[in-house]
Amino acid sequence: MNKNINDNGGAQNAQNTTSSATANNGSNQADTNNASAYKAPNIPAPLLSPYKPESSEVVVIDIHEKSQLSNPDICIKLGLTSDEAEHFSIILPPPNVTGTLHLGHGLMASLSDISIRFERMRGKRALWIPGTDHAAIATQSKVEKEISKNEGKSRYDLGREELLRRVEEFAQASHDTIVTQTKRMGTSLDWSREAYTLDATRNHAVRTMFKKMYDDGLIYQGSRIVNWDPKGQTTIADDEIVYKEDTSKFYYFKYGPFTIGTARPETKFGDKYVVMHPKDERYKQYEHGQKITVEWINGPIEATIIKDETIDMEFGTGVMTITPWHSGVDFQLAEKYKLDKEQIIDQKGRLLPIAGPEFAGMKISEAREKIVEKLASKGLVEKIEDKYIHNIATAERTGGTIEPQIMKQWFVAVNKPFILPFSDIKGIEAGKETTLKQIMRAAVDGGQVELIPEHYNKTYFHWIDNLNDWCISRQIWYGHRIPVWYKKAEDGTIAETYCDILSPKEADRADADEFVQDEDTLDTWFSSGLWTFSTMGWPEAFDTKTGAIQAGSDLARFHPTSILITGPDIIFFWVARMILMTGYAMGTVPYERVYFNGLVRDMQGRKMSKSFGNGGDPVEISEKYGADALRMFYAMATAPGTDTKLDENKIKGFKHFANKLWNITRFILTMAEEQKNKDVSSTATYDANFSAWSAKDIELIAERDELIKTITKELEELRYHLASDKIYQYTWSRFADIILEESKIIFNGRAEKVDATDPENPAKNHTALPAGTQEEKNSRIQFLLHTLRTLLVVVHPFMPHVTEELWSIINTGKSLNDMSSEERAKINAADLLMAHKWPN
RNA sequence: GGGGGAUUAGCUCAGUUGGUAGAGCAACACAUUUACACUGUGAAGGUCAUAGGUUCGAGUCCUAUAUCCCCCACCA
Repeated sequence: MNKNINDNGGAQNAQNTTSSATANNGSNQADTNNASAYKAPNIPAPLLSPYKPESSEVVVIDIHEKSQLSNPDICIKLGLTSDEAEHFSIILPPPNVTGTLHLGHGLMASLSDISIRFERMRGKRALWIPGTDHAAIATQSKVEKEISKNEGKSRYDLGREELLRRVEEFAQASHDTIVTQTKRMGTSLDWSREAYTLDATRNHAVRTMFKKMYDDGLIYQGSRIVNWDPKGQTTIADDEIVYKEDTSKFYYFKYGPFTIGTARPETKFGDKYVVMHPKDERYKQYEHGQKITVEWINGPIEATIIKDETIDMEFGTGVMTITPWHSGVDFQLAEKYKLDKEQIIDQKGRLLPIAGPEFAGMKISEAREKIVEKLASKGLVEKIEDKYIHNIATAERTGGTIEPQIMKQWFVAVNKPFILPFSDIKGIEAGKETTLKQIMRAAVDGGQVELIPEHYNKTYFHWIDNLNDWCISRQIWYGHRIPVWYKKAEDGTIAETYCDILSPKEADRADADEFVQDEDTLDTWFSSGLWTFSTMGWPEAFDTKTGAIQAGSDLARFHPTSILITGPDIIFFWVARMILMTGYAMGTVPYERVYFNGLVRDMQGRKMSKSFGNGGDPVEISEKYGADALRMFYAMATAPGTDTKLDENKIKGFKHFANKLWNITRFILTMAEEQKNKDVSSTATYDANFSAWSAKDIELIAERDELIKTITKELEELRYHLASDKIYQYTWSRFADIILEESKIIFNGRAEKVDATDPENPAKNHTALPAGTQEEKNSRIQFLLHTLRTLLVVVHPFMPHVTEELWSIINTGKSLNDMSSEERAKINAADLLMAHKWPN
């Protein structure tokens, strides 16, 4: 498919550009029409019926794709931009291969495309990279669910290899759907640079990054309390937790001289520390470290008094026992006072032998009441509250109730000092000690990354300040396997831990066979964090010793990216992690501006959810009203950061707007034809060098050019809603309703009209007006032809399809939709409106 | 508990440094071999949530209050 352009155009394209882009595009029409002295207006046939987005859009999309103008290297070859030009680059937030695109994706893609097309038309080296995200847990659990439902099998029944085969099959299908959908929106993405977060290139980047962080001591393995999802059988990160309100019973038990409250009796077997506030008057006779014997579930135990200020004296009795293995807060207390930690519940949610023969092996749900019964029989139950409302932690992806566990996992240390050898980040000095947290803070604090709207700064900083080490290992199979191998000694202990980009086998180690790879995979956001540079040739194009970037590489030419348009829901998951990874890997920022769009909601204000019902498909809407209409809706309906209600009525209105442009074109071409027919000497074809403007038209030109300036400024500042609104208002209310109406009078004059029954009604009455002079007519027809072209150019980033169609019609008299595939193949890429220069 | 956002016409929302209130849709009246009914013209519709304050001047800045939404944290 790349051949077409090169075969037909090749080197010639560049030459054609200059001549055809400037003047005389309409000369063919003029020649044929001048042959007859007078005849009825002859306008291109396609204009005679309303604009049909459903048939034109797919044709334009195809032509745009074949033109390869989305590839900046092709634009350079065509002379539309150069390597000296300023770059403008965006990465598309890679959609998860868990399903299909929803309207939120459509929003991000539309706004990004408006900016990319705008900057490309301004002559910048514009690159927009597409891709998809493997979304580890989300994808695997979706496939597991289906397998369980259809075949009643678990992942362990299938085995690692077979499950991965199934997941990949599913991911491929999703990917293909997503690509089709994305293209249908008219997105000018450079598909030749498409990437996947789990492909070989990205795997190499991930391993390189892991190894580097491992060597710097920033990735470590440690036994810490983590969020264990018993349903998904994996750990998850703190920000993958969703809290849900739950009503349960709340129990008060006698614990020696104290009364303790709990909602989770099943964790209480190992509780041998009782904690209270040092200033609590009620318990002043007890001392920190004092040991007392108390009667408990399975008989008497020795309990130790701990006094700590984190205890809330107001809550319950002001006394609690702790379970360090299964609670984050308790774990921290245990660490602080070096207390024993004992596991009570296993990873499948069953009680361990420590619970005694009576309870061991029991599931949490059944054990709870039995334990309470036993305590009651011993007279240790004081009180039971029935309606205790609290939040329980659940896993975002599987819905499983989080069971905190102490486990050996891999972490990224965010507070550990290390030396960053090179840095462009303000406030982070090269060669000096810093931390990942400081890098994340400095990038935004110094203004190198601008968050739009600005109030997200506060959210961002707050998150960073409270950030703990990032747990990056997952016990699932779909994802980047941790590049660590272990060699076991004869006694079963680990004799050697090997971390490298190449496996022992790939590294040709003689003892390669003795190594076993770590079973775990990486958090999906680890690979997404590298996205801006792993898609541009890192690490090959980057010298990790000197920080030099290989000249001519994408990394040198397009990084940092210019803007990121994404939803605020992934500010921590992704936006922050990219800043962390980019700062660490290259001492720079991933992007200069982040534009957070709001959520797309339905008319009832409900969140559009892909998993439940009201998902909404951008393709469906595009087929009904046109992608142009949907894009215009997205542009116009959203101020940054505020939610958008999807209003089909409005989208319909923008379909009408596309048709309005269609009819404006038809009308102007008709007028031009009429003038030509009436007056042979008239210059009624587009003349780029026309200068005999009438006084009135000089004003109109000034007004129009002022508007273009404003729109340019709005687009530079990413105020899509203001830019689009101004174009819309000018086109419809000013240009069509006022200027075109006035033009009718200039060309033909107006007869007096009197309705005796209703003399006051302006709609029924008007006075006679004379037509303009020949000079005024000549000037006006040129003004209309010039302004029409300008409007098509300016509307193009918003509505690329209808404008490209009209561009073809005004320049060749032919609709792209009506052309044969041979004719379409002959189109010079540089002649497309998409390649046209933005007016300034 | 902490933070952020919102509150403007019947509905959905704009309103960039303070300078006489805007759009789309809906509703109303009218026009009609009209470039376009996927149309045009006109009229109507708002104490800009409430109460104070700063200012010559506040939808816009400040302080409270109310209601709604979101995010973060989470208590045994």
